[in-house]
Amino acid sequence: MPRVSRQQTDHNRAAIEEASSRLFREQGIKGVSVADLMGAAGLTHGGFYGHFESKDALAAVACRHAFAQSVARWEKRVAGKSSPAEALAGLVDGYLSASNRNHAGAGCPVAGLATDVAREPADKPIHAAYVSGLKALVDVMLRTQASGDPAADRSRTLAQMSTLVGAMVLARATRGDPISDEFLDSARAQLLPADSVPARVAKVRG
Amino acid sequence: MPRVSRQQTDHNRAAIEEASSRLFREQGIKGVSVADLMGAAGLTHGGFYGHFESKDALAAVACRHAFAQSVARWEKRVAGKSSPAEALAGLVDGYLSASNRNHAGAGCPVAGLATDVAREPADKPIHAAYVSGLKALVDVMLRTQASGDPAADRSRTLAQMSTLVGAMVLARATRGDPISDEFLDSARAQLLPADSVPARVAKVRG
DNA sequence: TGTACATCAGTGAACGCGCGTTCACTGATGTAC
DNA sequence: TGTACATCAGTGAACGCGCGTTCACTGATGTAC
Repeated sequence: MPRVSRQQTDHNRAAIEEASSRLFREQGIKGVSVADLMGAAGLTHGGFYGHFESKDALAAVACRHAFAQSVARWEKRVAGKSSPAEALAGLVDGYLSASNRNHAGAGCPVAGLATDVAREPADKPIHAAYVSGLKALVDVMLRTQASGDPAADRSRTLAQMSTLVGAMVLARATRGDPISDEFLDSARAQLLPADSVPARVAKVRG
Repeated sequence: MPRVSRQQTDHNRAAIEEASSRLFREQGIKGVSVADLMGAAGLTHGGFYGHFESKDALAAVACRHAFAQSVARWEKRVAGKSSPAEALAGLVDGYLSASNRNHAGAGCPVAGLATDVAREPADKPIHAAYVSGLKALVDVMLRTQASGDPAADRSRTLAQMSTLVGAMVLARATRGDPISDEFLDSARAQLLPADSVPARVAKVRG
């Protein structure tokens, strides 16, 4: 079976990145073993170090991977909206969904990886990947602000990002209790006070 | 050395709870071993199962312990304030401090344990401890609302709690980068828009 | 285009290590008289 | 109050297991002619 075509090699590497991007968000970096990751990619553990230098190195790659997906998703949600307010509504509705809460592996890496990143030693490569990905999402969200005052726009954006992430983190931690949905609904009401959309969209992911 | 007085036994058990309450928030449940916990309490690992049934059982106890401390701290911050707005300012300033960010082990368990709880299987005892502790903090915060409309007060409280927790989680994940302080400052500005206090208090803990 | 062979992606056994948990043992504590 | 002894909190070696990582090996791939 060994020695696989170059195309297959690239495909395998992509599968490892995809699987680890999902599993790290879902179970945490310490919650998944190298053998788990390789198994999820359809391979055995021994070949791992032919693709990556270490589990830590892969964690940074997987983090970048997850953020790239998220940035693309956010871009799509703000694109083509007729006003900044509508763009913000698009982001918020997409983010505060039951689906994003229930599928952390497919959901927002800001919420999914925050605690893991905070607990990793400062010199680990995942730190830079996380901060840079988060800043890219902040930049997208910044476009939904329209106060005219750049400093006020930025401050509002960071506070709104905090509300989104906090609501998601709390909704995930309290899943199964009625207060979980309440966090999502209340954050949405706070972020989109005057909007007319009647209920949360439950299918999209953050 | 073995067979220690009852008083010493109680003291040892309290030391294990205290150490694990701190270390679990700091490093996560999977990030600390039973031997680490016992060592931090000045004991060897073998005696652990004389005090607790399992590491999972201790996690629930440590979670309750951390929330009890936090509720007491929050009570103190809202007590004796002349208005709900001042009480809210007390909570927010106490929470969004660099000290709470830098010392997760002594800080807010809502932020410190959220991801761990979300990733634990639903039947683990820490879930009930977390949800019940969080609700106690929500109840304290509810007293800082004064719209007269109970439903609006509750919704606002949950959204504000989300903002606090999100800002703390993000500030911890981005520690070392200037954006970390920005999250704390922006959340504070959002939660206390009209206040006159010039700068964050940096000494108190959430 | 066909053949010969060097390359190297993936396999699976093995490495040392630390994990959660168990247990025989110890000896000071607490109690019964 | 003093003595004799049963109790049991803490110790440290040991359990099976899974971890991250290494490595000798395999055999299809890709290349040189």
